[in-house]
Amino acid sequence: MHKSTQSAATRVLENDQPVVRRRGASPEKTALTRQSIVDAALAEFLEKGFANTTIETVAKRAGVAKGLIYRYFVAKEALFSAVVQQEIVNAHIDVDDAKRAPNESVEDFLRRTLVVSIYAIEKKSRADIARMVIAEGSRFPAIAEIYRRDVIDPLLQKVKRLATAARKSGELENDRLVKNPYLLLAPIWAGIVINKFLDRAHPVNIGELFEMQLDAVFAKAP
Amino acid sequence: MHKSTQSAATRVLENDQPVVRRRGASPEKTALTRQSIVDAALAEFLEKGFANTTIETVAKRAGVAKGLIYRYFVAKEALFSAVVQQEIVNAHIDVDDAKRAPNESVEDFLRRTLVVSIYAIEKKSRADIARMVIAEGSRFPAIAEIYRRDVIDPLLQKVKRLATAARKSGELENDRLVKNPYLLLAPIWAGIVINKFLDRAHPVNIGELFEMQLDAVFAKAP
Amino acid sequence: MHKSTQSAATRVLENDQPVVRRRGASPEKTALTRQSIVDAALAEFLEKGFANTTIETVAKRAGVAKGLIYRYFVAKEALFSAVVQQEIVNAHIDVDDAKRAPNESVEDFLRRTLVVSIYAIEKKSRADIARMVIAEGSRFPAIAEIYRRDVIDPLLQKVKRLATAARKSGELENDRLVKNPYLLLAPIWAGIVINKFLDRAHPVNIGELFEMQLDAVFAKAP
Amino acid sequence: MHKSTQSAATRVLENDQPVVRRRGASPEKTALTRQSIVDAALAEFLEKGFANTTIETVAKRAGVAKGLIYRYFVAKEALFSAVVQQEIVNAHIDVDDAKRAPNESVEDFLRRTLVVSIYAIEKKSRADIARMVIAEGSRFPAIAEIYRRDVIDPLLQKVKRLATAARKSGELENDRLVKNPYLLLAPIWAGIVINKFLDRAHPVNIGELFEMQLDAVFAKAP
DNA sequence: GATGAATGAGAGTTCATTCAT
DNA sequence: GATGAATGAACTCTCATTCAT
Repeated sequence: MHKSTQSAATRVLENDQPVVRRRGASPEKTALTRQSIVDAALAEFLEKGFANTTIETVAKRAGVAKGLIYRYFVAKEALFSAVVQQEIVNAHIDVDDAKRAPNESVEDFLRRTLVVSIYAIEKKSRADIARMVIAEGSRFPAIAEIYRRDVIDPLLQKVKRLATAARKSGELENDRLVKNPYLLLAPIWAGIVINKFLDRAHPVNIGELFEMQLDAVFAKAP
Repeated sequence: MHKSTQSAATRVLENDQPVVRRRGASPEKTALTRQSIVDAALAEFLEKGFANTTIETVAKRAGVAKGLIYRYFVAKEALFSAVVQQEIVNAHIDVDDAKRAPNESVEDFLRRTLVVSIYAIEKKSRADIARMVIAEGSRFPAIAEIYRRDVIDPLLQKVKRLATAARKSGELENDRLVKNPYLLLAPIWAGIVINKFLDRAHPVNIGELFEMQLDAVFAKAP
Repeated sequence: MHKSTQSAATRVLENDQPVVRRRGASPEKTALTRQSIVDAALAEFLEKGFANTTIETVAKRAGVAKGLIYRYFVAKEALFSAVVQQEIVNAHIDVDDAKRAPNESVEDFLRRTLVVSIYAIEKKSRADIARMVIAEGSRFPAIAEIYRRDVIDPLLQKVKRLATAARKSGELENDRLVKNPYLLLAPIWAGIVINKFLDRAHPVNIGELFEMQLDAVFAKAP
Repeated sequence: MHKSTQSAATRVLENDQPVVRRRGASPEKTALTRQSIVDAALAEFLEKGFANTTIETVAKRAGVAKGLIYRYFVAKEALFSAVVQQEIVNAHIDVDDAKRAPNESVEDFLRRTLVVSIYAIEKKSRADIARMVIAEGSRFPAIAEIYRRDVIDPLLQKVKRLATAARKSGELENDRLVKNPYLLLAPIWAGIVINKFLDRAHPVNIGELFEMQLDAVFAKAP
């Protein structure tokens, strides 16, 4: 029942200057207000899901009048989409083959980049966004689509490219990962689901699980 | 105006005996009515999710009056819980070590049982129930808990036992699976999430993915 | 500011039996409730027009909960349409040539029927309905259309037929009325407009005006 | 996103001088701005009626900020009244007995003046203003009153004066028109109502109808 | 004067739940 | 047990009006 911890009316800017919102125009203020709304909405949507979030609560949390939200977003759906789309950028998991060092093995490269990313995945946003997309995706196909396009597909492509390289260099002894890059990534989605929906009390360590997967997939002959 | 194709008043039981509901009490009729409601509710919840399902629609689909639902379930939440709990039993995936043949390897046993189960996982209910639990789980912790207790935990235990046996017999060269049975099961959850929420247009073949996982986890030295 | 003079909860039936509405089904009660709503809505719409009438006020006036109105009418528009359509039947002005006595002149027939009708036109509903159709017609084309089809057109046709007969019998000395039956009816619309919209303080006597029109149109050579 | 085709900032006056609105006060600019608002409001009110017109749309159409409208008009109602009152002057229908030629009959004079006016009545504003007054008059008694005072009454008086003259000269054979000048004018209101509200698809030719009325009222003995 | 972001009081509509029959 | 009319709280969305800039 704890409500609005920090209202937009006294938001703190990056320079730590508290800013009191007043009437009257000003581009910065507009941006600020919009951000207050999106922040508040993100928090509410994460806490309660789409259907159980009310515009009134979002407004209160943002320190803003109910009607104002409709100046920025035509409808609750639009607000939701905007929130998720804005956050999706934070969900990127980066493993660009181009950044691999000349003599570095694919496995080493993945350990150096992806594993690190994944250990950090539950530090706030990334997993939460995934959770939100998963929970509301079937009622917001557009959002699921964006998530797929901006997060999943790029990751799949990169894994595929790395797998191809590893196969060529002999690092991989079979084509499994080239054919189905999800093989490597499955523990990520599985982990998110387990931890966020199914067994919050006994969470899986996603990073650890992923390393095991890496071990198994890149299993060297002894 | 009547939408329901099959009203509770003339439901057909499994033994193909059409049953006409009559006035007056009777234990069988009560059970029958209850079942109509649960069936209808399950269908609605699967189609539209909890928030977007109305009691009125459920009643109509069950061929029953709105008020009657409240004789069986105190509230919409209770109906939802009851529905999911009842269905969770169908979500069982069975791989009991006891059924393994004397000389059968664990890997062979898993291929014979689990893989088959998993190929069938998307044939109706199982994956759908998982989807429902995932989608509404954070708002119905009790349900998530039941799912964990009745579906996930038993499966984890069985995999653990099998892994232990495989380790002992030398079939497995390391302790990974013993320590973290999710390693084997990750593709199942990942697959459900991908197929049901994130990329319905390009579904993963969960069975295939799972077989690859089995290959990787039980990788034999060449 | 005078509100709800007679609530539906204590409506008086034709047999003067006050009826208290209670929960629970019953066809008569349903019809009664529906009528309460329509009556209340008619009154409100007449008093304030469509846009300024609120569902809440209608409900209060009908002695009914706001939400109940939506069981009977999908939307405010539907309520309005239903109200007007129901009332339009009362707007009929009957002058059927078939009822003219064998030797009766058209003019005498009109004096005997139409003039009487018109003197009564402002006794409650007829003129009020016309006023409502006029005031809201441009935003509810469907209603204007119904009014035209059910009230105006039939009247025009009947006048035309009578005019034709009068022309044939020599009662009319020219084709004006045959060609344009509105010539006879103009004072009706004009009168309604004047009295209801433009000059409520000094109303025209529509019946008298109409008689003069009859005199002028059927002017006998002296 | 800008809808307005011609913003107030560059309005073209009647003398075809484009005028650029600048910062700072100036009587002409004020008048100009006011006019932009009134023009825009008139158009909007005509298109959508009072209730469905928003200040925001008017502002946009006038090329002016929403708040500025409140510098000129205290409230939406005031704007509406001002608009209609200003336009009412255009609704005048002129037939001044003083302009009648010495030997000209009243009927001829009316044909020469009023009939011409009336044929022009549907060319834009006049009928539209009447329509607006009719549609909103019951909610804006002040406006209806002004319309009566400035448009209807003068016209009635002039007709009465002409009728009296015609009676005196023997041109009229009875007192009908003297007693009730609406007799002559009825087709105008009737026509407007028919054409604007009731049967837009099959409009009456108001001028023609009026001429017939003139024929009937001034019917000469053959 | 001019701007348009911000306000906030409703309005229409939905729906879980109740209860007289 | 069974019915579905009735309730009323809650929700989304609109818009006249205000006011800091």
